[in-house]
Amino acid sequence: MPQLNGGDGDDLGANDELIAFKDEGEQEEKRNVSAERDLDDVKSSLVNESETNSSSDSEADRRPKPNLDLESRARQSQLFQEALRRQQDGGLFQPSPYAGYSFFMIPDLGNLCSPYLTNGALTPSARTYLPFQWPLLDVPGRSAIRDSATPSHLVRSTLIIPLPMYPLAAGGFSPAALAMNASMSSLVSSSFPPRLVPTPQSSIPHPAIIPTGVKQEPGVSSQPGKSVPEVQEKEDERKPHIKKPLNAFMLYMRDERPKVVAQCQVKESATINQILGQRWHSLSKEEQAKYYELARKERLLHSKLYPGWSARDNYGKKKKRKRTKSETQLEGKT
DNA sequence: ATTCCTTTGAAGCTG
DNA sequence: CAGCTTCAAAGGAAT
Repeated sequence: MPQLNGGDGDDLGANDELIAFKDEGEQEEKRNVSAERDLDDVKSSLVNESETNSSSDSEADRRPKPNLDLESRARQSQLFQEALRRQQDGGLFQPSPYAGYSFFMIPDLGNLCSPYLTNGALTPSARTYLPFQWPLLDVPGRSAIRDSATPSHLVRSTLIIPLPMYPLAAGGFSPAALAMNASMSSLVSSSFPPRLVPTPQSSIPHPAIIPTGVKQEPGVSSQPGKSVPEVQEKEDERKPHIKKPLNAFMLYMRDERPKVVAQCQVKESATINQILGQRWHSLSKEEQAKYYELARKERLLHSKLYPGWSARDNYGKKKKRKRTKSETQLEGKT
C-alpha cells in the first residue's frame, strides 16, 4: 500500500509520505535504476516527439468537439488564442510539471482492460509505453459545465492537466484567495497551470463549489418560531458547498479515466475504477509520488483559500448514508 | 429522480 | 488510539 504511514494527523502530512516513499523505495529504486533511466529516455523522446507534433495540425482538430453553441465556440477560440500567446510569452506561465506526459503508460497489454489481474499487480518492467493519442471522448456533461471555459480537448491539446482552484463563489474569489501572499503566488504560478491561477476578474466557478440551489431567504436566521437546530440547518444549507480537495488517487483517476475509457471501451465508472485501482498499484513509487505531491499542494492551496474549512463541514451531509461493507456483505448472504 | 457500484486516500467520528 | 465511516470523481445500472 502506497499510503505508508497512514497520516500522523498533522495537516498536509504528505511530506511524511514523500519521505517514507524515499526510504521504502530506496532499495527498489536501486534495483530499477537502470531500467528507470531507460524509461526516462523513452519518456523524454516521446515527450519531445509529442511536443513537436502538437503544433499546428493539432489533434484537437481531429477530435470530435462537443456540441457547443457559437458563443461557446467563440469563447473557446479566444481562450485558446490567449493560452497560445501566453505560452509563447514564456516567463510567467510555466508548464505543468506533468505536462510532458503525453504518452500512454500501460501495463501488460493482455490485462490492459481487465480489473482482475492474475498476480494482483504488475511489475514496472511489464509496462509498455506507447505514444499517446487523444481518445475519442464523449465529453461528459458535468465536466463540460464545470470546466466550460477550458474544454477538455483544449486543455489536453495544450497538455495542461487541470488542477482546481477554489474560488469562494461563482462571482469571484475569497478574500483569502485575493490576499494570497508572495509565497502562495509562487506556489500557484510555479506548480499550477497558468489558466488555474485565479485572477480577480475570473468568474469561472470551481468544481469545488456546489451551489446549494437554496433560495436566498433574507432574515431566515431570525425567523421567530424556528428552533435553533432548524435555523442552523437553514444556515448550513445556504452556505456554498466547498468540496474536499482531491487525494492522490482521485487526481490520478481524473487524468487516467479518459484513457481507460478510450482503451477499454467501457463507460461504467465502477469497472473503470477497478482498472484504475490496479494500475495505481502497478505504478512506480516515483510515479505515485508525483500524485501525492500534487495532492499535497491541493490540500495546501485549499487550506489557504479556506482557512476555516474542515472536512467536518461536509461530513454526513450527503442525502443518504452510504451502505457499509458489512451491510453489503450481510445483504449478500441473505 | 435518486441511489448504488467501485476505487484509494484523507479526515472525522466512535468506543 | 484503533477501527470504522464519510466523501471526494464518474457515469451506467438499478430502483
